[in-house]
Formats: sequence, C-alpha cells, structure tokens
Amino acid sequence: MTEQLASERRVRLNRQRVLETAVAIADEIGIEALSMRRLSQELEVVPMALYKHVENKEQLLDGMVEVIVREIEPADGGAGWKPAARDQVLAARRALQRHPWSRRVIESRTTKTPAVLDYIESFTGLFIDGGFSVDLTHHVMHAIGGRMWGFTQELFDDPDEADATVPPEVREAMLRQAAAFYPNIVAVATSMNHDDGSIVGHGCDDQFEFEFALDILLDGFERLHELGWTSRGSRG
Amino acid sequence: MTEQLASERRVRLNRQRVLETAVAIADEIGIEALSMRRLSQELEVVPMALYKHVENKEQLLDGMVEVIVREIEPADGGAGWKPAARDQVLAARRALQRHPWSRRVIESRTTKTPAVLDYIESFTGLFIDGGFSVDLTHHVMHAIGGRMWGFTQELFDDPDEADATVPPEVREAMLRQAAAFYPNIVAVATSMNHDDGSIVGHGCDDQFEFEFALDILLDGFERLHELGWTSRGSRG
DNA sequence: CTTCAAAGGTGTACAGCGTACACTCAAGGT
DNA sequence: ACCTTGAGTGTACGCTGTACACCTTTGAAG
Repeated sequence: MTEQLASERRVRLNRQRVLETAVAIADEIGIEALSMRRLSQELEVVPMALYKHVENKEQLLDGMVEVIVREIEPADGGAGWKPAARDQVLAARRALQRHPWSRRVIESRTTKTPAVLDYIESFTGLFIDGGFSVDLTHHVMHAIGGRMWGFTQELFDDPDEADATVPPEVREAMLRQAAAFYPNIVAVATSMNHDDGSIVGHGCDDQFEFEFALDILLDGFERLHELGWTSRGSRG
Repeated sequence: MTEQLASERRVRLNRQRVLETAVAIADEIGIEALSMRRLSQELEVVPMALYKHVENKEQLLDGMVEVIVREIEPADGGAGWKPAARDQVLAARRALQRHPWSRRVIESRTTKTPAVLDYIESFTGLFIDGGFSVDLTHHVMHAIGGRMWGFTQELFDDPDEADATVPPEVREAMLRQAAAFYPNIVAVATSMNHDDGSIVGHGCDDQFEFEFALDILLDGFERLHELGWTSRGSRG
C-alpha cells in the first residue's frame, strides 16, 4: 500500500520491450555480458519474469536479431538488380554496424525467424526479378553469403584494446620485430597511407574493403548472367 | 599403495595431450558441450589440473585452433599464384571440415596465435610472390576473408535435426505452404536436381558452391592484377 | 459489483560453469 | 639425503540458465 503512492502503477512488460532493452544493453556492455539476470534488473523485474515473454535465452537472441533486421531499409528495385543489390547490402551493413555484436549473433542462429526470412526473400527477389535464372540465383546467394548482411570476415581487426595505449614509437619497434617473422603480413597490414615514411599504417578503410569485394562479386555475377551461365555445364 | 599395483604409473598430462583431447571431445559431443570439467574427466584428472597446462578456457580454444591449423597441408607455390591460392584454400577447407565446430571457433578468436599467423603469412605470400602489389594484396586478403579458411557463411544450412525425420510427403506439403510466403527462397532452395518433378531439392553441393564463389573472386583478382589496378584511383 | 480464470510477476532452488587459492605429493638436481 | 620445482588435488565462490510452485493483478462474464 504505502509503497507505491508516488510512483504510477508499474508498467507491464511485453515482448517488444524485453527485446529492445536487450538490444540496448548488448550495445552498451557487450553481448557476452548480457545475461537474463542483467536484463531483468534493467527492466526492474525478477529474472523469471522474462520467461513469460520469451521462451529462453536462445529465443531472446533470435528476437534481438529480428529487431535489428527490421531496421534494414528496403532497397529500391527500380534501378536494376545491380544497384539494387548493392544498395540493399549496404543498407544491411548500416543497420548491423549500429550493433557490433549482431554479426556474431546472426551467424550463430540456426533457426531463421520471419524477419530474417523476409529479408532473404526480398534479397533473392532482386536477382530473380532482374532476370537471373533460378539456378544462377542459387549460386549467387551462396557466393554472397554473409556479405548479404553487410559484413566480411575481418582479418586485421582491432588488434587489441591495450595496443591503443602503446606509444607509437614502441608500436613501430614491435612492428619491425614482427616483420622479421611475418614480412608479408606486416607489409600488407601497413600498406595503407605510408607515404609519410612511417611503417605504421593508419588503419584501413573498412567500407572501402567491403565494397571492393562486393563489387568483384557483383561484376562476376553480371558476367555469368550475360553469358547465360548455367551450373549444368560446370560440374564433373 | 594398493590402489595402483596393476595400472602403470599414471601418464602425465601435457599441453599437447590436453589440446588434442579437447579437439576429439569437441568433434564427438560438440563444442558447446565441451567444458573444463568434461575435459578433465576424459583425461582422468581433476578440473584444476588443466590449468597447469592451459591458462584458461579462452586459451584452450586458441590451442585447439592451433592444432587444426597445423593440419592444413601447405600448397605448392610452383604452379603460379592462382592454382596455388586455390589449392591452399581447398586444403584449409579439408582440414576445417573435419571439425565442424572449427569455423565458429576460428571466427570467435580475436588474438591470432603463431600457427594462425604462419598460415596467413604464407597465404599472403602466394600473392606477393606471384607479383601482386602489396596494395592489391591487401585488398585481396580482405576480400577473401573467411574464405581463406575454406568456409562460406552457409545460408541454407542443415534445416534442423528434427526435419530429417519428417516424411517426404509432409516435407513437400510444408514446402508448398512456405512457397506462398517465400516464393523466391523456395524456388532457389529447391533449384537443384528437380528434373524429377518433385519440388523437394536433394540438397546442394557445398563444395561446388564454395568453388563457385572462390573462382569469381580469383578471376576478379586476376583481372585487376592484369590491369595494374591500384586503390589510389578508386577512392572518393 | 462480484466472481473467476488467465496472465503476469515472485521466490526458492538446483545443476552446471570457469577458476582463485591453498594444499599435497612426486620427480630431479645437488 | 635434502630441497626446489612443478604437477595434480580439494574446497569454495560467484556466476549462469531455468524448473516449479506460488501469489497478484487484470479483464471479462455473470
């Protein structure tokens, strides 16, 4: 009685609020630190209350993916399949990049939820509607794989939080050391913008790298499409 | 005293045996079911004994990756960069496919261990030694990304253990149902070998799909290389 | 307004996890 | 024979997901 005279009657939970809060927490503290208990605490509720809105943690993750996938702006198919597919992939990339953990979670999901299927469906449609054969579209979908979500497997990712605090001259010394063992890696990893004489690269342009690979694939698809390529002739 | 008269003096643990046993267990019961306790039990040792040979579970996973990566047969660089790169990727694929969990684990590792760096190094070297500019090699490495390990992001993966038990006619009915909502997905997913009139596909040839995408990329790299492509002209 | 089922929220409890810390014990070098 | 060093043990802690039984609020029907 006396407890809640000032505060309005407690807002009720619902699935959407659970999912959105989970996404927000994952954005803040990282997906690995998101636990049912942490989430319930943020919602000012006891842990078990969540299970009235979400079957278990796996389904919570599924739901979080749905929230993000629904954020992807649909591409305009009117301009032809190629720019449309390009735009669509880059739109997905924008949405997923707002949630750094999303790549890993999407990849770990085995069951595809409706929103995910909707996205794949409309993406597939871009090629079909663009006149691609079903056969070629099949292979295209395989080839584009995770790239359709707007991410690549990053190779030279954030080298470590700690490294950021290492002074540049030490960093350079470490690099020279490493170059003895891994000359190619070091050469390549530092290839960007080293006109200034430093061997330390300034990091590289993720967006450029992504579009580089994407365009090679799209050009390849286009070429095969123009040639009327079919998988029938290509197999043993 | 009386305990061990028959059995020979207990074999001592070492890092290699820990890692190899961990790999074997993961192969058998899945990576998510591999715990320090389960592993110690298999080695007939108390859980904490493992920590004398491995710093923690993260490093155990790193070590497991090392074991697998060392299994990759090196490619013969004598035949030119293109077949060499192709062979190398397919060799990696063979090694990683023996351990279904390895893809996920490799992708989740942030720190690169020596064996991993060795592999990346030698792979990078194929392009450098093949006359690629460091610049182009850089972009090539980004573009090939996870494919360099021999995997793609699978889209139409194993649809579920349970589905295997569903009788074909039910499966077909489900597909017709789904086709209403996801016509493109269903068309594409069932595009292989349906000359027999059934709309149920017979699954698709992963290896073929993989090589399809790989060759598009390699052809693209070749074209850019022949053109003397550089990233300088391509940026905003 | 009363009644009553359904749905939402609580509390307790359990098995499992990774691992810190203090210990015992066996092997090898002096 | 002694002593150092490292391997293996035992106990304990805080964390996880969630089963199950319980209470409380809600909204509709009588």
